[in-house]
Amino acid sequence: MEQIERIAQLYPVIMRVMGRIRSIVHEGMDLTYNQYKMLLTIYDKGNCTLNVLAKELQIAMSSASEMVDRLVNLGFVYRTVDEDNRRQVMIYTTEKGEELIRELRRGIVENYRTLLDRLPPRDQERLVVAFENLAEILGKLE
Amino acid sequence: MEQIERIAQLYPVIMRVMGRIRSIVHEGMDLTYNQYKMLLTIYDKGNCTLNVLAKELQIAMSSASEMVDRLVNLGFVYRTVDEDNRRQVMIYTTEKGEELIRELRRGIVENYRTLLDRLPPRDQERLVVAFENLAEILGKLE
DNA sequence: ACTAACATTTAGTTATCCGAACAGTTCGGA
DNA sequence: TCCGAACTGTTCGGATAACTAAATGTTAGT
Repeated sequence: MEQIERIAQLYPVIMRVMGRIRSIVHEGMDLTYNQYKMLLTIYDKGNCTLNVLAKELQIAMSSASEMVDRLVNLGFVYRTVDEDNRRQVMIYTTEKGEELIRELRRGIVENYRTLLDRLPPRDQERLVVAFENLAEILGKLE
Repeated sequence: MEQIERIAQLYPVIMRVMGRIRSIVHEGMDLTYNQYKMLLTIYDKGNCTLNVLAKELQIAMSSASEMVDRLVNLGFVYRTVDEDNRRQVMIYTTEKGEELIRELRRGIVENYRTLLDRLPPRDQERLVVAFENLAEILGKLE
């Protein structure tokens, strides 16, 4: 069978299960998934402008601005005007935001543990390897 | 490193890229992702009650009912009362709904092709294999 | 001064969610 | 046989996140 068809056949399965994983892993998190993604993006980039954020998350700048508002109100990020280019606004995570990320990551790890525990040991290792391969290959697409 | 930590490290990468894939693959689709998921679920199950649908999609029954309304209005599914248990409503895809699914699948395959084309040939095969492994293992979690 | 870039705000729309109240159906037991 | 409890689904009220488009303000570069 052609590669494409093989993937296309798997697509519904993977999407369904990834969704399931996402909901298990994010259980008990009080940020929406999008908010979490945005917070993580800001954290990973160290600092970023609204423009970069909007492009990265593939949303309109006005939407990004709104979402940042929400995170600011929650106290997880803050804005400052970039003094080098005063049109730009730099967005950073606050200490509280970084603490949240660490906390959520601990929770995610816990949830992964319950997920992994439901698999026979052989498959546990296979799953990790499959994830590693996937992450490596998909990383090339970015 | 412990397995869990290896996965947790990969998690943001995979989530980011899966999101990217999802947006590429679903490009030009006029159903929302949730609507597509619901339509696909109805199609895959052949027939299903609202209750089953709500559990499958992990949403409240009232939400599911609303979403079904939308799909009904679009002409992609229809309801009938189950004569064996008149409390239940059975939901089916219409011919139009199935045609849409086939059409979307063709589009998805096309989009996958453009995605795959961006990888060197060696990685193309690796990606498919990784997906196949993932689908098999994750299938056991359902 | 003009234009482009960056961000914000506003207004209006849509999808989605939930809980609670309601209505019809089924089924077991008095 | 009839009643009440449990089940299934719908509807309503209310909330939120997210989107676009358009208008506005501010800054930078030429």
